[in-house]
Amino acid sequence: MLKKKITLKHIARELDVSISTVSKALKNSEEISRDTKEKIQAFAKLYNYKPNNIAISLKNKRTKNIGVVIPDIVHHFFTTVVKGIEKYANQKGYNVIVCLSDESFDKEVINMEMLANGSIDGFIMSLSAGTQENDDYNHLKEVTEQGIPVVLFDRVTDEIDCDKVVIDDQQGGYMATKKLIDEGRKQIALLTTHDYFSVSRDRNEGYRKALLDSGLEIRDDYILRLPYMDIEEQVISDFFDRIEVDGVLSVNEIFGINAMRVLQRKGYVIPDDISVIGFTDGLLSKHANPSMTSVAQHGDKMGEIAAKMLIEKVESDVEEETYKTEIIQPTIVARESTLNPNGAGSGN
Amino acid sequence: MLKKKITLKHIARELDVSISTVSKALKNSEEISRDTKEKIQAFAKLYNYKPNNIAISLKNKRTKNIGVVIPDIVHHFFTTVVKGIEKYANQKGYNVIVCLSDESFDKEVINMEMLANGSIDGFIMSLSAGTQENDDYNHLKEVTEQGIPVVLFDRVTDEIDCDKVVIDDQQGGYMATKKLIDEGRKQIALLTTHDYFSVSRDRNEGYRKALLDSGLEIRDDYILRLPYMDIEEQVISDFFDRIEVDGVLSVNEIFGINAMRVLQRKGYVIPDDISVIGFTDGLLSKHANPSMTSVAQHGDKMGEIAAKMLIEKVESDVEEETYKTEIIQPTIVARESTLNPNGAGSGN
DNA sequence: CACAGCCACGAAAACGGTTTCGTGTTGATA
DNA sequence: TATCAACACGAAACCGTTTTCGTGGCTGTG
Repeated sequence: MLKKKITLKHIARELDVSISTVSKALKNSEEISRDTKEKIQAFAKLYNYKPNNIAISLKNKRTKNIGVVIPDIVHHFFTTVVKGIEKYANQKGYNVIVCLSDESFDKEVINMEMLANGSIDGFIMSLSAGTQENDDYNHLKEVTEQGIPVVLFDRVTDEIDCDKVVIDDQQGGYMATKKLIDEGRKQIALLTTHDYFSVSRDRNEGYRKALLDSGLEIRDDYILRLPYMDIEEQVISDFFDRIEVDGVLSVNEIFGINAMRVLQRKGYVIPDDISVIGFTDGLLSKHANPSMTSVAQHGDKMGEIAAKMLIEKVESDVEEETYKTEIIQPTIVARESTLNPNGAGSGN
Repeated sequence: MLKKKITLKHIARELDVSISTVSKALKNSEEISRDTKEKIQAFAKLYNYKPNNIAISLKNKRTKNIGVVIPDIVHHFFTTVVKGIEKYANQKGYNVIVCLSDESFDKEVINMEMLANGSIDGFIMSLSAGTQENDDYNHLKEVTEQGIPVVLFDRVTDEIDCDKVVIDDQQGGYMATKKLIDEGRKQIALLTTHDYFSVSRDRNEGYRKALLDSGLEIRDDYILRLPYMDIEEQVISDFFDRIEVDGVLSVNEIFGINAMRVLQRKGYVIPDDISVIGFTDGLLSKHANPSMTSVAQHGDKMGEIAAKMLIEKVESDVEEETYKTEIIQPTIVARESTLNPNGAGSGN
């Protein structure tokens, strides 16, 4: 019943040749005679011989595995990135080992240590919230010092010299805010997280810049900082009771969706009375009612680029110490939660 | 600058002992004297020695890797399962290699072949749409015949003898339909996919049974079969123009959300005029407006159980040919899209 | 006939560990 | 003092490949 995997040794024994001959024959080496090659190849095919990846990895010091460490997988943006990575990596014959840090510094460190001991050829990762709070990147330093290539995406840090791929979050914040202003909105609220998320910081900055450029006042009471998880709708509701606004920019999808619900309950009609734009164009934006205009992150593209950068580093034996940062331009997907001055389509 | 990984050989050379002694000393073997052990352990710690996973894998014929093959990762249900797998596997010291079949038979086969050549100790997988259409499971047979354990989840088949974990989809369909009936709904539509999805088949069956049990008629024109991807709202709209219903059961989240939108446009008030229940309780159900009552799949639990079953098989050396199927009971998460006869909380 | 050269193949080292078994040294015992 | 067990360690095989190098036999040449 059990058809155990066959090895070179088995073939060699069976055909009464040496292991080296079998190995060479299967690689169609010129060294081996036609007859012998045909015999061996036929036998190998018959018994469905496939070389053992582990043995090859040990020999070549190449695993053809990419380690991906992300904070969460139940998260639309990260899954699109993983999908992009997978797509490119698979094409190139690489497998993807996914580890979750659960936004925890400790788990990020443990996962990286596990993978760094020979399991992978390089890392693609996005920093956990814990790591960004701690501001401790020694685990990354250790890995890069060992010569293991690392590509950081989205949540990055200047502390580590490596390839990076980010979207221009400031530009995204700017574009979104500008769009609201162009619609005639003058009192624009910002729903954001705490500042240790580099992405929020940049999006906030874009918001400020756009207001400034348009001669609008930046009011601190128009800015609401929410915890990343476990949002309480009441807090949002209170916020909109305190201020009177006609536009909302949210640095993520969830805050935006929640804001729309709260506003609708208060009797606002979206987008007639108030416009809402969110970040991270995902399922929620697309299927909300009304569907939400949002800033697309192009996670799949990000993943593909990250994988491309990593595999290039892995496969180039030259020890270049030169790192680049790819910046992806965000785009705005216009939907029903904003006015459509140009009367364009739904963007769905 | 480059601190290359140190090996047993390096330590042995440096401390002028044999490799075997180093290996034993680091495992705290009784064979080695206190002095030597301390010396070696101190040296190893100083230079941060970590054994090479690949070498250990080759020796032990155990990789401590689990291969997960799923149709899609940009999909809430699958991500919750992956998260559950990760959680349990990590605890047990296993890594998770994720491969995507993209709903394609060919990619599923290729991915499994890649991983089966020594990269993993076992598979956890959910069949791609392509595989279910083809009804071809030879790639799975080959793997199990090699003695590699496989756990199938959610989208399973009777053709393969292996451990399985599914939710009781029929029961889910039954419960949901029953709930609609209990609310007083009498004309209940079913939004489903084509029959080659085993899950849809079972959910449909539960729907029928519930109607039958309550003495309601099963009407074919109340059933709408939609393609899995690229739903056209117009088709749904036409459907609701043809029939007059007061309840909707959808075998997934997307169809349900789309139905709610369409119904709202037509002037229906949910849940006053019509109730809607969907499957696969995810982000969309939770954040819809109104939020959608749905049948929870408990993907995380499913993942944990699958991982547990697999790791048990992997770590038990006995060659038992006994397989079990774990059936998870679905639960209904009541939200705003249905009437709440008992006046319970929102279930959010 | 002696020798160069090529052909076709095998031996062995290497990758980095684990593990079995053998052995030289020591101290205790008869 | 001869014997023996215990101790502490090393040699070597092994996991499944790849690859370098060596070599025996044949052919062709002078």
